[in-house]
Amino acid sequence: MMAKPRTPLPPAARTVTRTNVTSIDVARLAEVSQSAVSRSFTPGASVAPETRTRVLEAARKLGYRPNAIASTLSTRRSRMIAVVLSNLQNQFYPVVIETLSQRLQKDGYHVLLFVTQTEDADELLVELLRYQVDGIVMASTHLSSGLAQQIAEARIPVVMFNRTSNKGRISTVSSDNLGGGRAVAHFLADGGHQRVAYIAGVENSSTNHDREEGLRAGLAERGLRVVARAVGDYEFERAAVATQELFGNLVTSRERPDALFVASDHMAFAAIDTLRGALGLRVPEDVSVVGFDNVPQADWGAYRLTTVQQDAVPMIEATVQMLLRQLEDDAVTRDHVVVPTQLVVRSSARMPK
Amino acid sequence: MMAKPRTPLPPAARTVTRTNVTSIDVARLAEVSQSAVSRSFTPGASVAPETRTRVLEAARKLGYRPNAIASTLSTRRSRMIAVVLSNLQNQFYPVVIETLSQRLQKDGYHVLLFVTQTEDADELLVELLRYQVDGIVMASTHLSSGLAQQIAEARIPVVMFNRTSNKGRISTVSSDNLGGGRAVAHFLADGGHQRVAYIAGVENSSTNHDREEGLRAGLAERGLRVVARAVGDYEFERAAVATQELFGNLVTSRERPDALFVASDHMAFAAIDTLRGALGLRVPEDVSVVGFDNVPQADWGAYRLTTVQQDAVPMIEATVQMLLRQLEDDAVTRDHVVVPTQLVVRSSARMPK
DNA sequence: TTCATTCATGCATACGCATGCAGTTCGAGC
DNA sequence: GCTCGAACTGCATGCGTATGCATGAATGAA
Repeated sequence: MMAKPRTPLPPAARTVTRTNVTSIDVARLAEVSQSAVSRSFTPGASVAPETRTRVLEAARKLGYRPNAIASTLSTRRSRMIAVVLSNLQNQFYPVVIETLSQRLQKDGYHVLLFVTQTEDADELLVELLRYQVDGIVMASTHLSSGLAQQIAEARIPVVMFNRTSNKGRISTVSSDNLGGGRAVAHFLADGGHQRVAYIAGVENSSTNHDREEGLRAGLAERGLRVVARAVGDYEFERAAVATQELFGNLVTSRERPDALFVASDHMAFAAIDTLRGALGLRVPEDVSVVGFDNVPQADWGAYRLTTVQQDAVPMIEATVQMLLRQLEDDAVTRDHVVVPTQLVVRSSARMPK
Repeated sequence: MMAKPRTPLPPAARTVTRTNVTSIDVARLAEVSQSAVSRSFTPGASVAPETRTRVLEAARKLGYRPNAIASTLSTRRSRMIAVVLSNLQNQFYPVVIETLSQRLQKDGYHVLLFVTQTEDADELLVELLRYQVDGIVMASTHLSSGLAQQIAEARIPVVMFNRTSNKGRISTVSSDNLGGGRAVAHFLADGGHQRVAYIAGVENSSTNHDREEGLRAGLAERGLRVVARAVGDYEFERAAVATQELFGNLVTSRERPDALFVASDHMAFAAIDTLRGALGLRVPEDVSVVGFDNVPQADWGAYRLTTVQQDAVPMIEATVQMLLRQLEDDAVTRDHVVVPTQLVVRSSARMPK
């Protein structure tokens, strides 16, 4: 069968009429081989300058653009990075997408985006892997250790962004949530607050865990503790409900918390609205509110939110560096970068004297 | 050369060690041909049920996932949709990304994301085209007619989302900006406002043009006109400056506008902050403010912004339908969908009696 | 002038999947 | 028992680019 030579069949007449100019067409026009065309588009390849010129000229005439898919198949590099995220309502993430996307574009990479509602992204990822992405950024999303294992075996670099679970097996980039929480604790204690309450994000998320731990530790250092706690799951509506839970029955009580640390700015806005609106309390005169993230809205006049800055730019730079290094070395490593946080004092919380 | 048979060279020993399971591996294990494997993963293909079962079992054992890139090369369908957008600061767009991405995922498509600062996306698009995307969504981004032509020739469906320039050659989905502007005009006129000012978005954008036209037309119908105008370019900071320009010298003057229509909510927040803060005016008692978009923040307690709802969900549904239809028919058509808008009355503007 | 190098080029093939075509099997219908 | 068609299956090839290898040309060294 194999040996039996037969006249090659003509290519199947496809109905698809997308007229794609290929490197062969360019080669024909430039009177060179297809290889020469390919090399002309590969930086550093061995081509005579005049050949390259001729090829580029022919390419221009024909409107030729190298087919990235074919190139991927051949090189096993797609120059696509998968970005998985949930929770775009939180304004921190649009900033992340924007910055990350532009940063990767600068290095010739493109973003294949996945948005998920659920925290568990396993199913999505399996789909993503089919696209031969060169790397993966998981932003506030969970990854089962089973799949993490699989990805590691496939030698695809992964970075968990703003999430440090699976810390053992996967690279992570996060901000200093612990330090941030502690700074808030000290700030509130120094401001003379006695009754600090906390609204948590998603319970099993590392960001929530660390922020809360930092708060507790910092308060303990000043002889204080968290007097009340409710869960907001990083969502606006739930944070409003949580605020009601914490303050609803205590508006006129001496037991009412005099400070509220909220695990994200996004939730803090809901808390402030609820305090001022339904509960009729003043911020910061009756209750001090401190958030976390420093999203653009924290600076808006109506809130002027005191918060912990989580600086997206260095976080993203670290993420990209991590990915690129691994891509260049063709080696998968594990790293953990923690970007410093900083308290940004505005006017939603009473200040220390 | 072609005819001269030589012992086939062994495949080049690549250093890349990504162990990719291929359909051939699966075929070997299942003791069928590679074709059978391919067909087992193609819905509707001709395979015996038991063959398919055996193949799927083998695939499961090996952890096989069809390579989407190879499949793309073969079928000329990538199942990727390019989404180009700028201006993620405006909270309308995160909502769009989230909804659009999930909607496309539902139909097995994936989003290749491009974020651009500039309005002109030509360069980016050329890059995108290399990835053989099946369709393109341009969200608030401009496309030169030259490139539009090229894309049309390549028979790639394009939808301009929330932008209606190039209307002749390209499909568009937008909301009824004209009607929205007019509704605002009537609402303000009915509320007894006499001096209406306007803060414009990007001057040459169709959204700005239509919203302003609607406003002017609506006011004219009530014997009014726009008494002052400044440009905010759809940006927060510039809108704050624009507000200063409009009101700065007139705070105590009778000439001061008593109503302000702002071309986007995002800018309206800046306007309200500036009015209340630096200018010491009350909203809505001194000045009524109306926005456009109805982003989530418009409902926040501190603003309670009266605005025009631009409903992302039907807009996206229309966009996706348009794309999918064209993909199925393998034909490029031109359509223009205008989704109705609706005034959402909150409390940033004085109400008609 | 001659030979060793370097540089440029083309040939052939691989990358992994989809699919037209031809061949095989099997059952229904007569 | 025979014919015919439907249902499967495998073979061979194409999709467009990248690249190892061999060859040829040009350059420099001795």
